[in-house]
Amino acid sequence: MAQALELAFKYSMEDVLSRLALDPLNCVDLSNQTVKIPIDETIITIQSIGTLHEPKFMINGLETDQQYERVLSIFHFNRSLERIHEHFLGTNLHSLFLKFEGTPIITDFSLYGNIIKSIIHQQLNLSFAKTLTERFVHTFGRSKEGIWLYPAPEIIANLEVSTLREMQFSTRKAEYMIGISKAIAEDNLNLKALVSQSDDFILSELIKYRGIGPWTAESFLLFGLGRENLFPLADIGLQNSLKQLWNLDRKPMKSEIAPHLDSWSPYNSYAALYLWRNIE
DNA sequence: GACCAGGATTGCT
DNA sequence: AGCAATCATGGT
Repeated sequence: MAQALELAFKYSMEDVLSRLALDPLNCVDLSNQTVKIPIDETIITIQSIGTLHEPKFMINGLETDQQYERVLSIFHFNRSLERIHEHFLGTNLHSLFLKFEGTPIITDFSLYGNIIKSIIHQQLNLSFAKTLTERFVHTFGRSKEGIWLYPAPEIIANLEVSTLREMQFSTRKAEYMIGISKAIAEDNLNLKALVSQSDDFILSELIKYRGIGPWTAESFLLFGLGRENLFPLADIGLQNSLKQLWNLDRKPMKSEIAPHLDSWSPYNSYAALYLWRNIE
């Protein structure tokens, strides 16, 4: 079943695809402006056939209305960027919003995958983190129609620390990943059930688990759930991006960034996203 | 061969 | 409450 879609606001699918292509686990074809994504057990293909000013898409592989809603939700096809763009033109980030106009938040395809990926990325340079993530999914996940899916939490819950150590994960990180996978597998932690809760509730709930700190919890809200008002102050990438933007000779302290959050609110997630985009 | 990396935890004042 | 040490290893 093929479904056509047109948007009534500027939307840069070109930017989305190039950003998705940064992760080798994603299935992006830049020459055809196409991406394949997994929605549960179904593979959906989204092709861009429009422009920034007149975004149009062809969506193939849909089997149910729920899957269509998931696609809308993942790509935020149903959330206009107009008001957000207007908001930032009146801030000190206006140059970034002109440069990356139409860039939306894209949420991860799997909530569990989001948590695992964040833990792997903690405190590691991006290229090594990418290597580890790819190795993890290729070893424990499965491939379907050319797409790599994160493993079920049950699989990771039953691993030994030593198995992950051999794959160059640190002992601590292996403990974090196995521990959180166990909590999810045993249903002590239900990620999907968090969707209806407030940001603050979700933060406090996730931080209870060993291995999930503020940065990982905020990242879950931003890239797992697509929440709009997160700015992970601990993030080195954001600090470096602001250093460059503000022409500093050092990274800004958290206390120097914090005062700006009010002027970016309630869209701090977009401030973060566009700052990341500016150094990628 | 330092020092840093899309942090978090632990232990010490 | 707030700091320093610790973690593993690839990049630069």
